[in-house]
Amino acid sequence: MRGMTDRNDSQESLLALDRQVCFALYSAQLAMSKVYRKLLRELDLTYPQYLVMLVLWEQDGQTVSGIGERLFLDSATLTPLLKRLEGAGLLQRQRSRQDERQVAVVLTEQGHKLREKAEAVPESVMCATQCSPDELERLRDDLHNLRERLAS
Amino acid sequence: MRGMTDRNDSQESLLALDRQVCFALYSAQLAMSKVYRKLLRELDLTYPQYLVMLVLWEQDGQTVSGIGERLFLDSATLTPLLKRLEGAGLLQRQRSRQDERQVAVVLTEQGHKLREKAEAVPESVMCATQCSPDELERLRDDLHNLRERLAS
DNA sequence: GCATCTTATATAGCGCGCGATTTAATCGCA
DNA sequence: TGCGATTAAATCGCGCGCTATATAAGATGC
Repeated sequence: MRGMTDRNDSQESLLALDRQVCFALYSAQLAMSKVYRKLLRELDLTYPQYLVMLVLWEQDGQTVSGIGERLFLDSATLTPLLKRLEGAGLLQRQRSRQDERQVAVVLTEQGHKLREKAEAVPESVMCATQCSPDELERLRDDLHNLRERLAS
Repeated sequence: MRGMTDRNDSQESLLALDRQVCFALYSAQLAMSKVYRKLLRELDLTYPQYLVMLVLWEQDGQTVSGIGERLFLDSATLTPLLKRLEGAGLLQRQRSRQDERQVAVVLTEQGHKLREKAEAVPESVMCATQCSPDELERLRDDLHNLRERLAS
């Protein structure tokens, strides 16, 4: 009966924490956001705010739902976040003329300028992962794949 | 100059959203938690609550910080969560006799019983991922690895 | 024995993420 | 033209996850 404690029994179970992909994903994401929190403090951005800025640096003037489709977030999450970024002077929210339902999100001078500071972030993160670029690309593609399958 | 739009230029940049491992991780985690939300509605658990239950099903009677070490969460997150689980009748929080600073978290009858319902969850999730067990194990190990490196 | 340090938990406040609902603008179609 | 259906944002409420701080119990040193 050696080793037959509750703990060891449970390692065999499908419910064992360390066997769950979900927990591996969850805890890796927590760890990643901790790394970003530290790096982004210098830019006065939160991690989701940084993602929104990435979207806008790619293409300025997108609508709220356009940003949402890119990040898989809805207006309930984005509206308050965008208001905070507007409050910080990084962007402006303006109702579209053609379709008054839509709100275009446009970077300010300051918002564009922040990009320069942000350029340093990806390298710091890659360094923090202690992974090779190849490993990271593979993991990234696996995760994109997983996301797509989970969403279907 | 064909194809030289803002958007295409930015795909080359290190800041391109779709090149970020962080975003792949973030969006996969969002998608995963959506899958769990749906499945866990039947158990009246949130995703983090489910993780806490996994920890307690593995070993009952752990302290708050013991659970926290396992899940990489601290008391600021766990205390309110545990109070909600206590309110739902799944566990009890009791101060330790030996060390009055510690709080032991003990499953109730109902908390133990919920495990039976939970047994069905992992298979549903594996199905939702549309991945082979091998693929999932590899991804899980890669993520554990990443988490460890990020935390160091 | 007592002050000081450390540790375990709890609390307060903020920013997500999201389900549910609301408001307002546009579309479809008779 | 007008009216119901659809769409885009916004709002509300809740549960995390975290920083900072508080409280209280144990450990340590003199």
